Amino acid sequence: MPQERIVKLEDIRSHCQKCSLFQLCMPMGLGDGDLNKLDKIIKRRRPVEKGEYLYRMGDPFRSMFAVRAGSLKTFTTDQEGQEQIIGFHLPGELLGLDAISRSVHTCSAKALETVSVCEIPYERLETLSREIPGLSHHLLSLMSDELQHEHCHMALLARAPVESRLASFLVQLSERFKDRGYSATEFNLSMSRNDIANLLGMAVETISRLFSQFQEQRLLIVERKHIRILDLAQLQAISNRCSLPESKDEEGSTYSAS
Amino acid sequence: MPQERIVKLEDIRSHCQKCSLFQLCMPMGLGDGDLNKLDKIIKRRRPVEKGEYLYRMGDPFRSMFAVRAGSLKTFTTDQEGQEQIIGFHLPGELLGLDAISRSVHTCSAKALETVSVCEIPYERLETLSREIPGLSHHLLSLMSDELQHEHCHMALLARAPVESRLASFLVQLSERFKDRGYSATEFNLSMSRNDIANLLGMAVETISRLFSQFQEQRLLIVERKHIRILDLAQLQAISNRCSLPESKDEEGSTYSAS
DNA sequence: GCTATCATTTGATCTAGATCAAATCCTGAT
DNA sequence: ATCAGGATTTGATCTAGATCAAATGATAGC
Repeated sequence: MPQERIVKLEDIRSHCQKCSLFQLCMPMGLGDGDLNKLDKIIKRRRPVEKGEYLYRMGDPFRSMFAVRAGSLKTFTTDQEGQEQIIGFHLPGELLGLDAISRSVHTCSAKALETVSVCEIPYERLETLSREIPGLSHHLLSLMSDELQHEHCHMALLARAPVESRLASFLVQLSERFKDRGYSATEFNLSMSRNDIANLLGMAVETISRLFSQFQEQRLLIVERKHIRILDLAQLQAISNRCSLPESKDEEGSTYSAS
Repeated sequence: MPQERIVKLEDIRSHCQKCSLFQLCMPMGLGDGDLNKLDKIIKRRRPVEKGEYLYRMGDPFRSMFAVRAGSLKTFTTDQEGQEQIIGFHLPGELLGLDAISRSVHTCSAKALETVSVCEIPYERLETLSREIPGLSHHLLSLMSDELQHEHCHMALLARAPVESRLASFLVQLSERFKDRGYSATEFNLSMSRNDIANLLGMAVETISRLFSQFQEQRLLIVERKHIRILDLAQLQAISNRCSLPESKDEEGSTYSAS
């Protein structure tokens, strides 16, 4: 949708304009003026080191963040201190939107490796969205994507056998890397086996056994954190993850106009 | 937050203004003028009968819906036709927001009993949100709540033993009924045991056994669809569901300003 | 470079909860 | 009211995946 936009080198170009991730975090048809406005409210910060928190559950919500490089995990912590991982976040992804309604972060975000982020003060983003039509639709759209993704994840946790869960996880990662211009078949896992197990609701030992099993089946080659996928199609078949519609008629009438 | 608003009976009052659920679906500080604008875009429709679909996965997304009476379930269907229930929806709740990003519904909504809904055409809502400041924040806030709720549900599916899952489900229902002005301790389940089992990722038989068990433990009395909770506190203790923070410091430094 | 510590793997066992089976109970349609 | 088909319950069994245990491999701090 972003129509062609030719800008001379001499022009003062905003960081956002030059950012290769821009298509991922703000893929709207923004004019240069709008881009500059957006750029102006964004704060750049020193990198977050591995193991540091970007924010913690309970912190007041002031900003959203866009990942520029590196990766993070978000997770909640229950009263016993048990972690539940919500997701991993790669470059080009936004995080923090779940905190809007309570103006308090409801999960923590911790760097899995050194991470560089853009901070976007939410209040200013809201103000800006009055000037830039489409911005608030875009935010809604992002959240809607997140909801959809979580619906899939819920289905996975509720029904899928362990092989499907891990396969699904790998296929999704592969797709995300591909979207970001990296290899879809060869990448490094920045998270521990423990984190993967936690996300997928299973034991670490099971993750380990599955990696071995997949390797024996020649679906992939795994060496420590490094993954090389040999048979993506087969992994997809195993993952059998919740797919989008193919409107079929069965029992049950659909409601029609009043 | 809604400041006192005195309106003479003679005034032409919009449906929304008279709606007892208004505080639930649009709890913003709207003036009468705004309320009327909102009311004007809302379509009222004939009730959706039990078993009918309000919309199906794959249908084009045009509207959101607010439940006025009755209840629905939303669910996805995978390639094998397996249902995964996403949630149940009670009066005062909005549904359909997850479809924004793809402009296609990604789950189906089916009436569990005769349901009355308000239809809110999304396009007009977007237009309206340019006139009513706070409206789009409100939408974001609703979605953010939904995300939070799903995070809890994910934690439940990934880690909690079956008793906690059912207890948590009942406690949540109880709270929702209470919020709507119904009894928190006595209500009817509009969904089947099968649906509950599906939502909680377990077998119907297990649900049935747990209801019996809870009854033996004098936590509740169950008779068919009718539930009377005797010991809500104990159920809460069992559910041990994901709670909000109580910012404690442990290992791991928090990122601070750049 | 050398440990202590943590992450990962592999093997053996155990169990929560699924599945299978069957009786009973409801509901809605005739 | 009657009956068929579904929903719910209860009991018996089975199993996927957890848990326990122990070896091995990687890493960070000194």
